[in-house]
Amino acid sequence: MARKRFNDMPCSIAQTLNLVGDWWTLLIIRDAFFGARRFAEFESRLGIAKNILANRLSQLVDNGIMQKVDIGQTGTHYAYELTEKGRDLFPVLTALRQWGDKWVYGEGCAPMDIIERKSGRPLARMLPLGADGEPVALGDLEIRLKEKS
Amino acid sequence: MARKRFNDMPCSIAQTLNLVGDWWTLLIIRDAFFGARRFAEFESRLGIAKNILANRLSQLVDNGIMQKVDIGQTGTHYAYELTEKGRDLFPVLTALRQWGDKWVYGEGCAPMDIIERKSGRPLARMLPLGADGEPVALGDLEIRLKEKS
DNA sequence: TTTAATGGTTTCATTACGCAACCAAAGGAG
DNA sequence: CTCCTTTGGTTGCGTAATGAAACCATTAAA
Repeated sequence: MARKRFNDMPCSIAQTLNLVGDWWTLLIIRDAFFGARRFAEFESRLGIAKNILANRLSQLVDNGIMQKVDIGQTGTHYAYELTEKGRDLFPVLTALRQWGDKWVYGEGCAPMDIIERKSGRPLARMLPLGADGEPVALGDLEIRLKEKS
Repeated sequence: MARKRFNDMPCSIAQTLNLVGDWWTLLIIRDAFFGARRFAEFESRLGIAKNILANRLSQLVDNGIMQKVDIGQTGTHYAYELTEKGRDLFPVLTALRQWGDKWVYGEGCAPMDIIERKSGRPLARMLPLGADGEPVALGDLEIRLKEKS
């Protein structure tokens, strides 16, 4: 049987994972944020097989998360770059990174820091904030399902 | 060949995906946030195969993200619940959900809202903030790798 | 004219996923 | 005590996804 996809689940988390939840996909997007543009660049940075990379990139292009730009004169050189939709995944990557910083490496032991040039300091820990700008407690949340019209 | 895991990559994103990046894993955690506790509960909510669910749950327990609590008298009823390490994934799920709200369903069309009871309003959009509490521009970020000692 | 670089595709082996069937321990019904 | 149900799995088996290596087509450089 085919791997079950999450298309039919009425949930934004499932839908997002359906688009970027495949093995390798978020790491490709990460490297795009870190400056990778060319097929060979993703390949060598990630150590991913070429067929898998080609498949993931074309999926990402199909889904509007990256675009394939012809940067040669005649179609031998391409750049893959994030669209606005793709750049908008930065909070997702930041949340994943901050969790790993804390729970895999431990505070202060992370292998890389992301520094805001303006202040010279790392990004603040990303937390879900309420209307008053304060972090919310899990117990103070209520899930409200929309009725389908 | 076996699926390549991301163990050896010195990157918090890769390490986090190594723990929760498997197909189904983040949806199991999502349902734990939404109140699921029992094996059969996860099974019916997700429509996941029992062997896969058993495998993912034991992985999550092994990694300290969930814990298996005996709630029967003699070991026939168990509850799976998030540890602090697991609850700390809430920002990751929130970021995924907010991206899907915007880019899959479109603003205002998401199938569910998460409301802060205190204010009666949805959570604020989660964005990486700089030291001054303002959202940072991607161009103002600098990646600083730590040298290994 | 040959060689190298880019960006793939193809082939094949191995693993992971999905379904259904089976199972073991405990509790309740009769 | 015996049968049946519930819970929480495990086992087999077929199919899809992944990974490594080989191959390929186009363009450009030597």
